[in-house]
Amino acid sequence: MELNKYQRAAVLDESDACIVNAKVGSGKTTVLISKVLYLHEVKHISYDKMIVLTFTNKAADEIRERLLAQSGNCMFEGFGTFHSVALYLLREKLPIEELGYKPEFAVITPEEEEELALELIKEQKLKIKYQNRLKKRLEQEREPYENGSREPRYQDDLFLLMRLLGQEKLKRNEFTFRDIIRVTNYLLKKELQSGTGRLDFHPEWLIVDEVQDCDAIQIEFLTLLKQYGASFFAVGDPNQVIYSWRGSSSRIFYRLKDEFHARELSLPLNYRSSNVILEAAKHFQQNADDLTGTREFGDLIVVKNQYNSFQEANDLAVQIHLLAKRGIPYREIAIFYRLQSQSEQLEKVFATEEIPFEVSVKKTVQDVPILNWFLKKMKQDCQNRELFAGAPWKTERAIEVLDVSAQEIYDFLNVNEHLRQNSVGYQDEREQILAMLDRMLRYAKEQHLTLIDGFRQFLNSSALYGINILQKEVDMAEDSVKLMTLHASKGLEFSYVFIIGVNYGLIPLRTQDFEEEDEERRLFFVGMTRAKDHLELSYYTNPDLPRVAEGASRYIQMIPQHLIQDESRSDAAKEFTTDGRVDLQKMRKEVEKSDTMHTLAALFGAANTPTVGANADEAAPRRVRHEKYGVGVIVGEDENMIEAEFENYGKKEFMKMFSELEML
DNA sequence: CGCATGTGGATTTTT
DNA sequence: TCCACATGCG
Repeated sequence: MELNKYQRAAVLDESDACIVNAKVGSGKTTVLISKVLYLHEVKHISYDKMIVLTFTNKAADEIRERLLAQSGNCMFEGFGTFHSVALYLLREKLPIEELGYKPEFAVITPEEEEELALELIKEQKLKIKYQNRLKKRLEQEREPYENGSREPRYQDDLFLLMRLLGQEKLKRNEFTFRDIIRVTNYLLKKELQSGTGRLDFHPEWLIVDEVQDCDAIQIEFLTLLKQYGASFFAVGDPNQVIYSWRGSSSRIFYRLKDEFHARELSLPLNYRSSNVILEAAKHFQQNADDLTGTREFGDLIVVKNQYNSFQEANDLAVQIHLLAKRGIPYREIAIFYRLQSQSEQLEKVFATEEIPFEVSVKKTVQDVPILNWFLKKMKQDCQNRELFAGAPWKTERAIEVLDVSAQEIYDFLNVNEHLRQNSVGYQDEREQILAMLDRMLRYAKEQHLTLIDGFRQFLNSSALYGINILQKEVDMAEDSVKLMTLHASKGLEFSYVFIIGVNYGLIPLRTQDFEEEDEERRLFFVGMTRAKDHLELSYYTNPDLPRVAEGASRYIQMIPQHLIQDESRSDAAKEFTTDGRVDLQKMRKEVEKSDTMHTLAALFGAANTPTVGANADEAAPRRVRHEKYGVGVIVGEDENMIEAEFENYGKKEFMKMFSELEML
């Protein structure tokens, strides 16, 4: 992609604080990366004077990968999620001993904190209401407690519990996710006020992704970092706030702009969706402003009425078979819904229909009981510095113990003693623990740490990351249909998007107040704008979920009629329907024996197929050489950027001003 | 303790 | 709307 004038303005902006209102699909990440490169290459800001903050690990990984592709290895002062950067400051920069913490602290998950709280309740005989929702109460009432509220929501000992919990965590040398940032803020503030300047910490640039998702303490963190002398550059979209139920707010974007006296720039050009989709989506924006399409008009949005979720799943199966026949890769098809439970019906039908699919459900190590137990045990054990004293291997330095195996550590720690060796699952459990130990060992080696420090750091960062050792993440490159909630769809794009269950009670969900209703609208906006070429919305006449009203949601009425192609049932399905059931066998046979394209044209009308890899430039290719990627061919160019394709690395973009390419 | 009555939450999920 | 839990009364 090449930088347009808005993107360029953001990259070249000179203000001390700048906040970029990046609309959906406007190249937000490209701008962020270009900004980092620009600061480094042109403004000669050293990477170790920059802090790059993201909200999720996924975003951090994507940015890291793209940066690496353009600039090789760069060492930032801080890079990653808010939590991992704060963790780094606690570990390397801040005097946590002054508060009574020890350097070998551990990070605990909300589940572990809840467990600790339950122990305290029992021990101290506290009266706590709604103990079945304790985790949620601890999360939701923490902020009022910290801000000095007198009384908890219900008349009980919750605030006393929080105080005791605080003492206990300090005693045990443990941090919750929230504590990581709160304690960091506290110490940063204290150092600033003391004015001693003894902290070895002088960030010059603070670069923030998805800034609209910050909660109150994350904003405080940013404010403090800025007070250490950093200039501020943030990108975000107030129309994509879909996590306000846990602390962010659609106003945060503008609040930050005010507080930092930041210059607001806008990236209005959407490169992703057809104009039909974009026009429709605009009606769900909070502040109808300058979101502008760059593509053709495109296919009308299909609105379809289904009897219930079973019929819908069958109809989708038919459509997907047809799309596959037409050569559309499965990976370009996605189905979004409001509730996790809605995937069940689809999974059943797709499995029998042999449609390759992946369901995006977040599973962590906590879903594997044995690993959950083992990691918790290791977290406790690793607080003891002498854990590996008397070990048979010669030295503790991991870099020198390449010959220490996971098995040796397993034996030394006597893990077998804790397992039921006669149980059916024993072999499996042993192997899982060995695999985990192996991974921890590798981590210690890579980080050049001693065994115990390596293990401890691995455990802390894995509390933040989750560990995806056993079940692979949903792989976007995998050629399968993706099923996910509207929330999970944020940041992704597909050629064909089906949003199902557009009934009142699901989309939008029944809400308490206007704020929540606004969020439902933003959520639908996020879902629609994932679609590049084709968007289909369906609703039930006879919904099988409780609290869901029959008939089209008013969100469907909010879309202008001229953008909609209304179909009571798809023609495709109708032709092969007998007694209300779709005969998929018959349909498949028909499609196979007939001239595919002809049949499909009849069924779908002359839909436009997305062009894949069509290269406009047929002239003799210009060749370039790059230090790392070797010889490649120029495939795109404007006054600032140049795009080249390399045999083993694919397409890469470069800023011309850095002249990394040698023309051949 | 059993029963009637009252209240509030359900869903999405990153670190 | 329905369900689980809290509270109050006999």
